[in-house]
Amino acid sequence: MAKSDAAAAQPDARARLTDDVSFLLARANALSLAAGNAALAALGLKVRSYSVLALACDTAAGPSQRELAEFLRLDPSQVVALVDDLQRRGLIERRPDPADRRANVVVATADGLALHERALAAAEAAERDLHANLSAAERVQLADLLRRIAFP
Amino acid sequence: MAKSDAAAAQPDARARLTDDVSFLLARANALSLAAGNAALAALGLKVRSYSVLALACDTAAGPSQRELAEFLRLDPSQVVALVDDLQRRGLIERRPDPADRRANVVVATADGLALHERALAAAEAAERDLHANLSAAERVQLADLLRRIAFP
DNA sequence: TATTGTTATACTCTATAACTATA
DNA sequence: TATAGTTATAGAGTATAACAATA
Repeated sequence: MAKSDAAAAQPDARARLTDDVSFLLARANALSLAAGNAALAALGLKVRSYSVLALACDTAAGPSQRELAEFLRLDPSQVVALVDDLQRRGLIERRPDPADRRANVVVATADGLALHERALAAAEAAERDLHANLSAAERVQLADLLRRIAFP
Repeated sequence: MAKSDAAAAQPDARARLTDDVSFLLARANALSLAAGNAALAALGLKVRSYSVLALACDTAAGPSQRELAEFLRLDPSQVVALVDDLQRRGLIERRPDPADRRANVVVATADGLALHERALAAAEAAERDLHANLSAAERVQLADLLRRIAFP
């Protein structure tokens, strides 16, 4: 079964992988996640908790934990821990949903809103750095294309 | 999840997040990873091990483990386990690099090349599904934009 | 019966440090 | 001294099932 010839005859897998959207997605996300977590660390946040906080800042009647789980593609049981942590720090509150007593609605406190402002600035700075090789128009276009994959 | 009237009236964090390339990257990658792992499961592979196998199929003189780690953004210690598994299954081999006796060169066996063919087809089918909302030209463009983030 | 939030648990993945053999 | 591979281990992230309260 020795067959170095066939191996040499193969097209270049490295070149193929760098054309593979899934691979590029994974690598770009790894860089983005690392940069985001680093930028948010000074505020005691990670990309995950920042996302929950951002969504809790959405409206006065914030999202339910179920909605958070769906939007962030997390298991509901993971959302519990994230919300616990942010609530313990006084950044968000669980409020019983008057329309459905099973559900909690997650809303930001004043402290949460204030921290979100700073976190947003930090996250945007990290993102600017990550997208240094893209023009503003290209960033918009990238967001458009990604959105069609992320929300099919 | 539908936006309420209240959400439309105020600055909308949900809308802001869906314009955020980092968030879209994370969500698109989560979908891509899940679809890829599901498509490769029947072959006993995951996206990770598939990537290592693909790179080992690259050339007769394959990549070193260090190169695999850098390219896939993994710690060298994680590559050990991936290479161990593929080697145990007879899909790749470690060969001492004649130019540097510290280094191993990872090359695919005949079985590895054969499995890679099937895995490539499965991965491409999953990707076609994931990119159903994109034209061929848009897929190429997305790959270009992602490459400039993934390989700065 | 089905769903929301919760707990518990097991599993995978990730990050770090230390060790060896080579350079 | 520095680097390639390896080992060990702790921590983070993920997936699953089960339960109480409510729909």
